[in-house]
This record gives sequence, C-alpha cells and structure tokens, in this order.
Amino acid sequence: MTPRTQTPPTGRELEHPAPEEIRLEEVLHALSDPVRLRIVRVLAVAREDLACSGFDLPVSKSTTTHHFRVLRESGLIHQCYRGTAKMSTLRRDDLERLFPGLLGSVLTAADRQAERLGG
Amino acid sequence: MTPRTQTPPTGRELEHPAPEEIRLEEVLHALSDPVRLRIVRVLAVAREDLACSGFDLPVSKSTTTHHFRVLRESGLIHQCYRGTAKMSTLRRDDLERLFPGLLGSVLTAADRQAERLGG
DNA sequence: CTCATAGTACGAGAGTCATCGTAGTTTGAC
DNA sequence: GTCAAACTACGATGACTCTCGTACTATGAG
Repeated sequence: MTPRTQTPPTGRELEHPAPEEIRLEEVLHALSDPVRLRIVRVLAVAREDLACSGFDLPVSKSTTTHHFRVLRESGLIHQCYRGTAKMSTLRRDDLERLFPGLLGSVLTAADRQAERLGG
Repeated sequence: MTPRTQTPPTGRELEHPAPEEIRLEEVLHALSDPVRLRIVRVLAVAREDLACSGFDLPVSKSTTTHHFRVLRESGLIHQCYRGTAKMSTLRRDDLERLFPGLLGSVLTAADRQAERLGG
C-alpha cells in the first residue's frame, strides 16, 4: 500500500525518518535480526559509506534489499544513490543524540558475542 | 512442541538460559515489544522483585504470561514462584557481564523517549 | 473442604516477517 | 545503441508472533 510506484522517474531520493520519528522499539527490532545486525557491524567499522553489494550476506538480493529498507525505515542508516550503487552509512549522530550510548553498547555486545561464539 | 506437560506435579522450578546461552539478538527482540519494554522498565526501578499481577498491562492475563515467558527465555529476567505469585527480577549482573552497558542504555533511551513523547 | 487468587495450557485467529524467484528499472561503460 | 551491474517491485510461501478466551492447576486463607 506504500506508494513505491510514485518514485520520481529519475529521482534518486529516499525517504528517511526524521530524528523525532525514530522509535526505540523499531530500532531494537531492526537490530534483532542476525543479518541486519551483521550489516550494522560492518558499517560501524567502515571508514567510507558502503554499497549494498559489498556485504556478502547469506541471503538473496531481494532479501538484502528488504533488510536495508528495514534498517533505513527504523532510522539506523542513511542511504543515497551513487551511480548504480546505493550507499549506506550509520546515522551515528542522530542515534547518539536520541539514545546516547545505545549503538555503542550494542556493537560492543555483538563483538563480545562473536568472539565468544567463535565469530 | 516444548515439553511443558512434563512440569513436575509440585515442581516450582522454571527453566532459565545459562549466561553462555543468552543471545544478543534474542535480548534485543525481547526488548523490541512495547509491552515487554514496559515490564522491563518497571522492573528496573523496583527495589523488590515483583509479581506478574502487579503490572497493570493493557493485555489479557494469557498474553501477559506469554510476554513474561519471552523475557525469561531470552535471559532478561529471572522468575520464581512464591506462593501463588510468580516473582520476576531483572538479571542485571548476568546481562552486565555479557553485554556491558546495554541494559542501561536501553533504559535511558526508553526514559528519554517516554519523556519526549509525553509518557 | 471451600473458595478466591495467580498463573498456565491449549487452541485459534489475525497480522507481521524473512525468504525467495522472476521480471523490471536505472545507471554507467563501451 | 548495447550491455552488464546494481538494485527494485511484486507476488508467494512458510514461519513466527501477538492476541484472545476458555478451561485448568496450584497455592494459601478461612
């Protein structure tokens, strides 16, 4: 029912929630999926923004698109087009302002768990 | 399919995940439900352990049971019976050891959001 | 024993979610 | 224009989840 077909013909803009629209529950839900948590961890250590294609995820391309959309709509990442690629970055500043320390502790927790479980 | 019918006749024990079995994704998922986040917030400010009945949640009794079970099975809370009541406490120490700072930042984030949205 | 209280088990319904494949669009390179 | 690469839209499917009501069990008070 979302008007995806109304995307402008050459429009390269994507919708992002404003900071005041970001909901903690949605952020936690977005982070609770293994594939999405993995994406966020990769973005967290990346110096540059990354294209969706550079992630080597254990799911299909369409599923990858789905997960990136969930991340974007939850407010965790920002996305923009560059050529044929769709670049993603963590919305660190917005998140830190809204939920101080949250992203950092989740990333630390994920690192610990990966180490613990032999990641 | 879980063998709930094998509960001992007068057994008052409940199954809890050992610390090494607690998974970050499950914890985040447990926290991503509004009702459960509310329960956790109440437990966080309680000085004593609380009975399920003392929460005044906007859902039925059976749904309440369901949410407490999700919280317990994710490793977020510990539960034990006392008389007819089932008492719950946050597993603060276990969580802090596994995921330092995580619970605190989630609670802070929830407080901020509640204040921001007029909670 | 009787009864009220607290919680559970079970089954069901509605909704959401993760996943996929196929077909299509958009872009840049040649 | 042609082509490949990157991503999207759509529809489908199976799984999971939140919710409930009803019937049940366990405990303690009287």
